[in-house]
Amino acid sequence: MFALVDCNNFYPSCERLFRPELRNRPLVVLSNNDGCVIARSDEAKMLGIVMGTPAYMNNAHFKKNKVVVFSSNYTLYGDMSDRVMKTLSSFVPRLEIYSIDEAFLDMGDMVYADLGDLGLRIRHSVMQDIGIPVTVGIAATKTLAKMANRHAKKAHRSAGVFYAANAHLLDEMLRATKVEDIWGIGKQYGTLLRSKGFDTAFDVLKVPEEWMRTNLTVVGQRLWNELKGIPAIESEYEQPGKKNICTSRSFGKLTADRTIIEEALANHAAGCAEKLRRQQSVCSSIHVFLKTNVHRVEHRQYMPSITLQCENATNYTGEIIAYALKALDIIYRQGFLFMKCGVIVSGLAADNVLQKNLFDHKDRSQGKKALAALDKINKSMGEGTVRMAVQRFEKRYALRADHLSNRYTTHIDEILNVQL
DNA sequence: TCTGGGGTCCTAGGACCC
DNA sequence: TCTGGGGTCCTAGGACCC
Repeated sequence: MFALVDCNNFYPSCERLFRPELRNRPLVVLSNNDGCVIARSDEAKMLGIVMGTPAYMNNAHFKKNKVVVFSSNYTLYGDMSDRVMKTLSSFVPRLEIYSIDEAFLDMGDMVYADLGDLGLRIRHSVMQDIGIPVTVGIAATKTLAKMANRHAKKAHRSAGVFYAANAHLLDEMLRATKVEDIWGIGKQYGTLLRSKGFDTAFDVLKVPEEWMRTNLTVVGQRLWNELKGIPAIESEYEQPGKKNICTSRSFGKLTADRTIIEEALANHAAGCAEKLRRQQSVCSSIHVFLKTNVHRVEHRQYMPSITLQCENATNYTGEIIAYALKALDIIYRQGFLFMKCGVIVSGLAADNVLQKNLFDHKDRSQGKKALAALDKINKSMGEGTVRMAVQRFEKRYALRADHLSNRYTTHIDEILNVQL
């Protein structure tokens, strides 16, 4: 048995925790650069505000309905997430953190008199400890637990828990779930299944296993087994190291200025290097990409990218920046308005088994100490306090974040003030 | 004016090997 | 009419997720 615990409207719930007066107001959180709507409170959903729509298209709507708008505050959400996960981990020996606001609890063979009751206790504990509302779905496999969670939100909202405890309840859930709402079925596969006349999860059970394998690859075959109640998806209980690390951002506005792109790429490269060091990895290749704005159909488009192999696997800021700038040298062209650029590092390996190039005799021990010091300062004094020269200090491609809340729980000068 | 960012897994096909 | 057979590794691209 698995339980999937999912925080309700997580980002808005985090914001409300420190602004309780916003409890019944429609509230949205925007993506980086205040670009799109990426999270909505129930009230905002009821106003018909669509997920992923550009903020500027919604401005009139926001104004008319007094929607409260927030820029995303990942420092705050990340810290609240850690707290929620800590409470959840007290319920089971094995917890799989699936995303910032979701976790699978492996119930293994544990026997509870009533798992539904356990779900209610989980909900109550998280609300009491952290103040974030959660929904719990419980079923035989992870795919079914996901579905149970969704079903709880749709059909058993006030309880906030759905436990597929018997054939009858399982049936109710499968029939109520549309194919494209199954975990692992996206737009393409959803359309394919519907074209064959399969509309709900219940119908998918009637599809031959071979057909699923042929048309939806082994992923579809596993999903089909999971729907039948046969666990087919592995769990990761230790936080696995990332296999690729990406840092990318849109520029505040479109730019053709090469020096601005250099500066941004240097910062993204430094970001990748720091994430590498944090998980004690080195990378063996570096991919750099540039993008123009596809929405500007009247502009000439150019989306180059290139992958460079490292001479030696590395996590050194200076080296990774150098590769990124070399890559830019190769792919940059004048006369295009770029919207976004990024750096992806791949071929990750643990930095203690560093595979040394035969001809690499450079002593890196000094650099290592310097970077450790840099990480320490940046961690305690804020991101970007110490940086390499090319990263520059005055941000010329600064992101917009006009509605940012405080980092209430992680920065002492931003804590909540209470007037008595 | 303004359209996010960061991941995973799978498959097909090419390079290369014996 | 005829061009071996069987592998591995790597990469690009497509599907999906939050």
